Amino acid sequence: MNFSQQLIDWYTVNKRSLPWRDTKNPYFIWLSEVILQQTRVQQGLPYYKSFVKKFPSVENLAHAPQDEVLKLWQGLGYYSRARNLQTAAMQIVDNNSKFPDNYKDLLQLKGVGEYTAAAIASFAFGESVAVVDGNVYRVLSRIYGIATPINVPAGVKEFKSLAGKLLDQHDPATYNQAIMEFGAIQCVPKSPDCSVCPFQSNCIAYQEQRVKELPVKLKKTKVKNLFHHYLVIQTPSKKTVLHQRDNSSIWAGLFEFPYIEAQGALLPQEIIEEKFFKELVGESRFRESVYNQQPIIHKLSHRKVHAYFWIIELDQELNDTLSIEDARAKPVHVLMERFMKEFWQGK
DNA sequence: AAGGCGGGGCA
DNA sequence: TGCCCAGCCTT
Repeated sequence: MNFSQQLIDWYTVNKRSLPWRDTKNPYFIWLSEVILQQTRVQQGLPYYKSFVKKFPSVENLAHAPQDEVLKLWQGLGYYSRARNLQTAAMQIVDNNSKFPDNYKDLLQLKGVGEYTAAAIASFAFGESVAVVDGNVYRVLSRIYGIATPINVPAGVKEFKSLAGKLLDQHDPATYNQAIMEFGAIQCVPKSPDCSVCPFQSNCIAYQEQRVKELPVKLKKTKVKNLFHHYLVIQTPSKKTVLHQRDNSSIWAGLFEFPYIEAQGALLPQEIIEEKFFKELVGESRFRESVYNQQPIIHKLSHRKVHAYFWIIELDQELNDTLSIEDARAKPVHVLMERFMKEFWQGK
């Protein structure tokens, strides 16, 4: 028995009963697909029901006030989906209320991309076009042991091609439902229970114990911006203060000036009102000035640190200070070294 | 090609 | 608490 038939057999036994599976009405199917973009069935189900109830036809949706649509969408997230949904409803109504009945025409609807067009075309009109969503990437990459990243053009092409070949030409609707349902409830992203999987013996990932590694997704290392406002303490005897970083994050165990972490640039007023600043300076009177109006940008693989240096001249000594010479002897990170070298040159 | 868009589930 | 999820539109 081939893969597609096996999948359909599994689906027949294991499928959930969902309202949009009991209809061929393209409007309802479209509604469900848009609601389920980036959304779990469990979360989307009540929204589907309320939309069907409030807007039983595409005309109802097209003619509703936008606020009403958004209100119904409230809490579901990705709100442009709701606006696009209504825009598309208007597109359809403008076209004599003729619902697009094929993949190509469906793609013209606002908010309908390749996945959604394939889903509607196959479910409502029986068109032979394979859906490729996150479930499909996951299932195919594991069963076929494909390690091509799913989020690069070559990977997209490869998976689409395979999905097209596997599509059951006689019943594309059921096949498409089946592979996505399989991904949603059996071949789940994390810790799938392979002990009850019907594809154990022909799943390459399972056989080679690579289930955890697949699908491969290129991490676009999202760089996080950090804003560090370093407090460069200067006592009358030219002592300063360093703190040692803890061992759990970047620059573990290295020394640096104490700093305030913020969401961006800060005004002097904001600095001196910080609890951390007050605790550090204690009863001293001080004069503060910013050393660099433009932050020093320090890039790490996953962090972009915007470093501001505030020179705090105190009129009395503090505890736990150290001389510049001792400070220069401490292990510091590159950013700190750059600053210290420039700030204390010749001292 | 890359960034932005939101919630919930889960380790 | 922070990471992960993976469709579509915009730039």
